[in-house]
Amino acid sequence: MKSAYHDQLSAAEAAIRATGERLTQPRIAVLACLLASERAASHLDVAAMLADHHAVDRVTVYRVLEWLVNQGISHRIAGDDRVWRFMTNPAPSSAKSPAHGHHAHFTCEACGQTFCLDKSRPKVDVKLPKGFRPSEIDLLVRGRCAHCA
Amino acid sequence: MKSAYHDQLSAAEAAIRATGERLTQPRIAVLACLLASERAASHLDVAAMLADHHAVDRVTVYRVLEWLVNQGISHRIAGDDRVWRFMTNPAPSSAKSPAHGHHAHFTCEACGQTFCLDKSRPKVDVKLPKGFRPSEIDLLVRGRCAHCA
DNA sequence: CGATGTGATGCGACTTGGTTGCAACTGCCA
DNA sequence: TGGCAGTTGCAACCAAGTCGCATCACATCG
Repeated sequence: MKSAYHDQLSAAEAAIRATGERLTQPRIAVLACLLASERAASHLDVAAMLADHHAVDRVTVYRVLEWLVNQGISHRIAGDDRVWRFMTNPAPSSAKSPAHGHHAHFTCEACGQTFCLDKSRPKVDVKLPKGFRPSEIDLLVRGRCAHCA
Repeated sequence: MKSAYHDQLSAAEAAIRATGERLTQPRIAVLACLLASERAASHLDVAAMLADHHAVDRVTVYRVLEWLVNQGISHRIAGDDRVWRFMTNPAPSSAKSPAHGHHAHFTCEACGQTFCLDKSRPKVDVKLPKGFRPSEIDLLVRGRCAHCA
């Protein structure tokens, strides 16, 4: 059975190569997992997916995930269960808002899954107190997903 | 030295009494801490503040904090350091928006403190995928606070 | 005002997501 | 192909948060 994971291997490799950093097996495998996942994946999700294909140490998964965030390839989301979830950034290609970047996510209270809402660019209008300077805005919508409604 | 904590003791007592639930020392003490705090307080912040006045067990702090959230007196915020922070709700008085309640917070990347932005009711406009039903919206702004700017 | 029962507290042990230190290994460049 | 910096894997560790249970204290009732 050909999985979404395998379909993403070459894309993952290309993205990592584009960073100019080292191209290693764990990095390719972890990134392919993220790319293959519809929703935000916890380190555990990644480790589980990887177990079937290319076993990677728990710690390495953490480190690679952090590395991907630092490279701007993916971002982390703080969920309600105090578990980090990770997701690849949609369009790392061209001049995106460097500061004021904002992500929007939806967490289902029933199944716990987290989805990305970045497609329909949400509008946010906040007024900050004097002297406060924003760099990033995160939006988290809680509720019920289509499947659990 | 008369602290903000002492000033809030009676307010805390009143709020707890209003719930109809049991009025206990730890509940009063923890809530007074929250009321006295400008910013969102972690369980550790609370425990530290309490150590000077009325020592309360670590576990009890957790439980009281959770109880306060369930009572609608305070709410919890997921920070970037995967530590819950707590803050009393501004106006528990009258008909609050039951669904679609939303909180807005500001986290300073330098000092790590979290402030509440609910005063200047932020406007949020998100479009959810078909079938998704929202119940709550959380807004988290990251950046630098006036003090660390 | 003192007895009583429910439910909160305190304490210890435990779980778990995540981190650190270090030795072994591997991708890259010469 | 050799060398080395950077990465991996392993084991031990840390801290936030939870669980079970015996004890205590708040409110009610006699």
